[in-house]
Amino acid sequence: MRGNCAASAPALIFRDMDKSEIADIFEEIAVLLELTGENPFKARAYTNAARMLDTYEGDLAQLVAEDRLEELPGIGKALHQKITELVKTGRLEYYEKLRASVPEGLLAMMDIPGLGPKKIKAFHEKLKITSLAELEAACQDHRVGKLPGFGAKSEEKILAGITQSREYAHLFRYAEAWAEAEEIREALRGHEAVIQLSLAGSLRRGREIIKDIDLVASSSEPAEVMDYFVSLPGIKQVTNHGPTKSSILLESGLSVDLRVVSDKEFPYALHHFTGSKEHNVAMRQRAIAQGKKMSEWGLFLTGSGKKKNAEDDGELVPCRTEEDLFAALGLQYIPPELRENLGEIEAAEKNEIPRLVEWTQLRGTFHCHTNWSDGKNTLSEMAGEARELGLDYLGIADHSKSSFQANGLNEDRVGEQIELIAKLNTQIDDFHVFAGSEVDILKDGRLDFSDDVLKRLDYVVASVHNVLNQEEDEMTKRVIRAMENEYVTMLGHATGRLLLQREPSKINLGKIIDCAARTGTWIELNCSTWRMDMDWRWWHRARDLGVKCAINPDAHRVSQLAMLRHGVIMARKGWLRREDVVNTLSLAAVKKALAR
DNA sequence: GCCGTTTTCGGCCCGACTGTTTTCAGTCG
Repeated sequence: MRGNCAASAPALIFRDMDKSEIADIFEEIAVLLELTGENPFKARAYTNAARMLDTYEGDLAQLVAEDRLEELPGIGKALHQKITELVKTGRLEYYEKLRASVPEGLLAMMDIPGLGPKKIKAFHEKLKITSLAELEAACQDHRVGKLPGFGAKSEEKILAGITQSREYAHLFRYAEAWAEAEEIREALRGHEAVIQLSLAGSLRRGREIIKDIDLVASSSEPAEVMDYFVSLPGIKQVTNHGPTKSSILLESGLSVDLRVVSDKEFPYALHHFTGSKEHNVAMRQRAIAQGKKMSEWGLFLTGSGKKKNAEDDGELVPCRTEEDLFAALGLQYIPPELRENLGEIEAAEKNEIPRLVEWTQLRGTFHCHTNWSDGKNTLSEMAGEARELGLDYLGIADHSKSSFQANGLNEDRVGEQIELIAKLNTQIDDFHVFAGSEVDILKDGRLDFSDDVLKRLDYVVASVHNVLNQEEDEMTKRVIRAMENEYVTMLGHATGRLLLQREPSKINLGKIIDCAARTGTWIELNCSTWRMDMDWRWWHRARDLGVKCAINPDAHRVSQLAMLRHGVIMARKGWLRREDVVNTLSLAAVKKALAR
């Protein structure tokens, strides 16, 4: 999660310091300690404390007040003192001094793949490098390659990494952007001059990766709304402040555009600023073909359809909503998630926009972790939270033994966990926990457990976690071999993540989908580890072949279960319908589907 | 810097991969 954050470090002075802010500071201290060559275990102590604070559900301020911080795991005398200072004063002298002692550019280097504290330290000490630009120059004139332990390939990789990091520096994941947008919407909704207000742009369309937040509002007093908007808290910079359009840059690095129009213009503006560009082009062409003209200001009857100037606009086709606008062009309503000009206009013309899956249709989830492997919560905590969310069932799929780093379960512990889940199920009658496992797909496509172990489980998620550098052909064969195992229920997220990585895809998804259709394997639509935009047309193919997909949060803590909502958006972008998504099955239907 | 004791200090996740070396250090998951 650090990712982009390292470059834009938090301000040194905080008010109302909360747990996650303290966790962020501890995370950064850990990196800084590594960069200064401190004992790595000291750095790890800060990382561990940060993770603990992130998941701690209690009242931190109260613990501080009662001097009971050391009851928390991973908090000793030193961290007790530091947390207390942060909570009481909103700042930490130790952190400020540490930060001042390390050039900011070194932190930014941590985001370059293949660079860690040791190498960065070497650049700094031996080449006096303090920024990405200096590092780039040093690679170009081969000073880096002359350092012991580095060579021509290192220089190439670093240069590629720098280019990439520049390209992606201002991209945010959907969930991050959405949370920021919610706060601003909340604030704007409270303003009396705002009549209608909506998200627009890529965020409204549910893209995985967001560049900025677009908002559209209607008002008869646009200037008032603008003044209010640019005075909201949390703004780093006002980059634009006009009477109907303003832009702000948030502390997080996200920029937000707000456009205010008259209430009459709202549906046209909303459609226009929702995009995508490709969808809009196709819509305008359609309007022209019908003798109309479409823009952000309205849909007009032009007669010839060739007039370009605003003064030449003909009569406005009145629309109160986006639904009216689509209808005026002879189209069924197209949900924002589908507006990519990937066939949605043709489908809407024939009234064939599928009925997409809704959050309220989800009955349960598979693939969640517990503290048996690398999850943060207990089995019963996870089950409790899933129940709170209104689900009927929860699938537990902790890691298998080969995932050492994740404390994967061996055969004995799997057996113990199956028994524990069976016991838990006897204690609750309106909710069910399925005993599964996220089993590693080994390098050659064999699975981490023998069939004797696999068949004792309710279901099996097969995932690739290591040896990610195989050629496309080899990786595809490896995954297909795993999917052909009769006990494998679904293909897990790590494979999905491969597809989302910045590097070119190393798996033939067409073959994987064909295999899923042939073997009846479900494919997991991952919603917690998005990296880059996915080509959703693959999911059209999956749907056409009758492949079932699973919306799984891959939750490692109770708070991540809500990620299921984002999974619904992903499913919508793939045009998946209720019947395509296994999570919409009732408990009885799941039991039937998993019966062997 | 924390923890668990063996109350004073050693251990703290571990294996694969990469690019460099020719046996290994650093990074990653």
